[in-house]
This record gives sequence, C-alpha cells and structure tokens, in this order.
Amino acid sequence: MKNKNKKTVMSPAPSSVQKRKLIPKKTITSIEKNPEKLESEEVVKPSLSCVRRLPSYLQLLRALQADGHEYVSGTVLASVHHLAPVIVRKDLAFTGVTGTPRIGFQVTELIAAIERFLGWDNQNKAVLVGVGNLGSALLGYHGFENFGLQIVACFDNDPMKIDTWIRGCKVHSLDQLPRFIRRSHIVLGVLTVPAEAAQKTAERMVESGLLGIWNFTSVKLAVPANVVTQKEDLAEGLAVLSHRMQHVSKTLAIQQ
Amino acid sequence: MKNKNKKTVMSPAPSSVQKRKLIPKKTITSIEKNPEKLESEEVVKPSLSCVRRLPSYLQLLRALQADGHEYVSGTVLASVHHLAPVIVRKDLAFTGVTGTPRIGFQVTELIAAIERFLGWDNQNKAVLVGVGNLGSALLGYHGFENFGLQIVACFDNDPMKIDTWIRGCKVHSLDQLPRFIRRSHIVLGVLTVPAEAAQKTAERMVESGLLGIWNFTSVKLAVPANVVTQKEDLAEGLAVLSHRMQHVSKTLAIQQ
DNA sequence: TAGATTGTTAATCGATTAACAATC
DNA sequence: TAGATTGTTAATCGATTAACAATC
Repeated sequence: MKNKNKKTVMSPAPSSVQKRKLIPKKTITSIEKNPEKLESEEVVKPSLSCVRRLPSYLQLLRALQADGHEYVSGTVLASVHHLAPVIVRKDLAFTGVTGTPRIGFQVTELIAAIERFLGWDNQNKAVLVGVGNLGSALLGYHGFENFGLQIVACFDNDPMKIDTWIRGCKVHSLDQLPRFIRRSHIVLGVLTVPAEAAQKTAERMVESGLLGIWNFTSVKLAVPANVVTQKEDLAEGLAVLSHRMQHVSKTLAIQQ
Repeated sequence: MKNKNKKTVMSPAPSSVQKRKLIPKKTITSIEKNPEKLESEEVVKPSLSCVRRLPSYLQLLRALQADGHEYVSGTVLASVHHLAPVIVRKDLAFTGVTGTPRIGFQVTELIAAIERFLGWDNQNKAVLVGVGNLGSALLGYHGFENFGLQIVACFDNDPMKIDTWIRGCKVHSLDQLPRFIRRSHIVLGVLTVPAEAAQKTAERMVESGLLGIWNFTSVKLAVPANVVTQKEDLAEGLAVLSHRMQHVSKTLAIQQ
C-alpha cells in the first residue's frame, strides 16, 4: 500500500490556508515523507483516549454552566481530572473550538462543540433488548439523556414479561422488533440479554436494521462491517481495581 | 530520584537463574543503561491494557473448561478476541504460566494463574453503598462472583429504604457502615449513590476503613493515597460508540 | 521429520509530555 | 507591561507489532 498514483501535488503550496487551523494537521515532515497522503484522510483523527475523555469535560462544563461561569481555562479542566493541561488543549482542539489566551474557553460554546463532535446534539433514540436486572436498571437510569441517548422502547423474549410495564416502559415481544425499528427509524440498540442469547439476539437486531449495538453482555459479538458494536465490560474495571489494590498493599508492605 | 545507594550489585552474575524466566525482564541494553535499577522494581509491569484483557481470556477459558477442553493455544484465544497472537502470549506471560509449543496452555492451569494474578482466587467480600436503580441492579447481578467479588451488605441514607430487603440483601443505615466494616474486615466498597453525595459518602467509606472503592458515580473522587478508586463511567463507552457510528456513516457516504 | 506454536528481542507506531512562540 | 494561557511542533515514552530461534 504505497505510492498510489496521486494527482499533481505540486499545485500552489497550501500557505494561503494559514489563518486559523481548526483541526490539527500532521507535521510538514510527515507530509514530505508520505506525499501520496495529501488528500482527505490526511486529517489527524482523535485517539480513542481522547474520545473517552470528552464526556468528562462535558460533565464538568455543564456544572460550571449551571454555576454561572462563562469561561473556563483548559488548565482548570485538567486539574479537576488530574490530567496534563496539554492533553486537554489537544483534546479540545479536535472539537473545533478556539480558546482565548489568558481567558480560556467559552463554556457554552465548548459544551455545544463537544456535543456536536460526539453526535449528542440531537437526542438519539434507542431500544433496549433484554429486561433483566441490568436492563431494567438502565431503563430507570435517565442519566443517558445527558449524553444524547433516550431509550424509547424495550423488548424481551420472556412471555411472563411481555406486555408488563417496567420503569414506565412497556415490554414488547422480541418478534415486534423488526417492525418497530422500521417504523421508528431508530438505529441504536442496547443489548442486555443473558450471555447465551447474546449473539442470536444481536443478529435479530442487525436484521431489524439497527446500525449500532451497545453490548452489555460478556460475549464478543460477530456483526457485519457496517454495524458498530461497543462492549461494556465491568470485569475490566474490576480487574484494574483488584490489580491496583494488590499492588498498593504490596508497596505498603515493602515500605514498612 | 537517581542513584539511590544500592547494596553490592556486583555479586555473582545472575546467569544461574537462566532456566525458565517466568516473568519477562527488561532487555540487557536497558539494564546497562540504567545500572542503578537492578533491584526489585526492575521487573516489567503489565500494562493497563493487559490487565483489562485478562478477564476476557478468563471468561473464554472457563467456557472451554466447561466444554471439556484440556489445552488451548494462544492463537485461538487471540482469534476469538480479535487480537494479535503475540499480544496474548505476552499478556499470559505476566501470569507466570508456561505453554507448550504446538500444544498451547493447560486450560485449568491458566485459569488458576489469571485468577491468582488478579487476586480473584479467593472471593473478595464487598459492601455496596447507595441502593438506587443501579445499586439494586448490581445487587441482583451475581455475575461478579465469577470475578472474585461478592457483595455481602448494602447501605443507604434514605429512611424509606433502611431495613427493607432488596434482592435478598437487607438495607442498612449508612451510620452502621463503620461498625460493620470494622467487624467484617471488608476492604472493598461499591459506590452507587447520586453524584451530589458521592464525595461525602466516599469519605465516610474511607473513614470506615475501606481501601478500595469501585466508583459508579460521575464524580472524580478525592481520596488518600493508600485508597484505590476505580471509576466506571458508561458515558465513555457511549462516546466511543457514538463517535464510531458517525465515522462509519461518513465513510459509507464517501464510498457511495 | 515438518510445521505449528511458544517465548523473546528489536522495530514500529501512536499517545503523552516537553518546550515554546503567539496572544490577550 | 507582565504573566497566564493557548496552539503547535518536536521529543519522549510505552504499547503494539514484526521477526525469529527454540521447542514439541
């Protein structure tokens, strides 16, 4: 994958676009090294870590906004989250906002920029499949509405649950899913079924037309390339916690 | 923090310990460059990513064990999780197990090694503080017992909830926490209170003697250095999902 | 034996951090 | 003005990947 014929890169040097770069570009050095990459994919993409950090900025910004703050510096955002200020500056650059030296960023503008960047500016509707313990907890937790997500319907296979109401949401039969998705133009599904049923259920969700699955099961799903899945695995966090605790107790034991 | 007086490192060269290294060492080059670091902290530590991946291996290994498989190759573990085989080999090396070329790893031995490494070989008891939606879902979800965690008691501030039973667990007043912790020698707490109460509650948990807090609130907790906190933030995963979905739809639009 | 797999070193890649001019 | 903060490049660090001898 080298030297795919490029179209005349020797055209007028890009010096005219020098006013205010909203999105960071690669360094000139790397452009020289890979001149065939001067086209659209040239834009630097945010790291996964950056995307993961943005919601925490958002949360703090909303609190600041509620407190009546008009501006906030990257330095402040950084210290609250125990991050280096330069990390915050780089992360925020991806959202397209520009700050003012000595002043910082306009809170309202920054909130809007992060929301837009993450696609949380319009409320995204979602269905939830699998109304067990975790499923009903998520139904009852309306905090996701701060993150652009609104669960509007839920589905289950269990005849005992179908047509009952859970946390203000009527449980539908899983058989109803395709029709419901098609009518409602919903693209996102939350999967909270038991592990055994995970892959099968995911397939039905994909067939119904969903394009994203937020996967709370312990199963790594196999889905077509145009479908995005995100696995939420609490065991990961627990592993980190356990490991750190072991480490701390060892360190303390050594120090004694 | 350099050149802390070390005790005679010139003693008999470590060539005698050459049979089977269970834990990877740094390369000779780096030892030569930092000769003052020849002591215990010399051991290479696993990356956070490695620790996060171990539970997923564990889960698959248990399924294989239940299916009667005696051996599994790193290659298989890798392909199931869409990882490069060398990642799996390196991760497993940290647990101290040794595989057999052409055969792979003994499933039972590997399960035990990962559990030991993560401190999941004995069931760790924990308390849960804050019996709201999420709290009661976690109480009802017994899957953590596969990960060495057993929630044995729960606490809340709400007089309406105190002394009721939720998912087989009696809700105690938060005031009872210090006495309970001291009597039971529990070190781990799960925090599922509303954001406003998070920091205050965490402080009470620390005062009671807890050494680890699994934090399900949206608040970054401030705790003493000897206390470990692990923040579980669903918004992170949702951000990644939203971002990926935007990207996929853009890519598809371009390709059309 | 042949060939798949392990364990390990070296190279690559990408994210974080350092450094600093520009700005208000 | 002075000095805090932004935006950006270059250096560093650490994790992933490539490569390969050793092994069964």
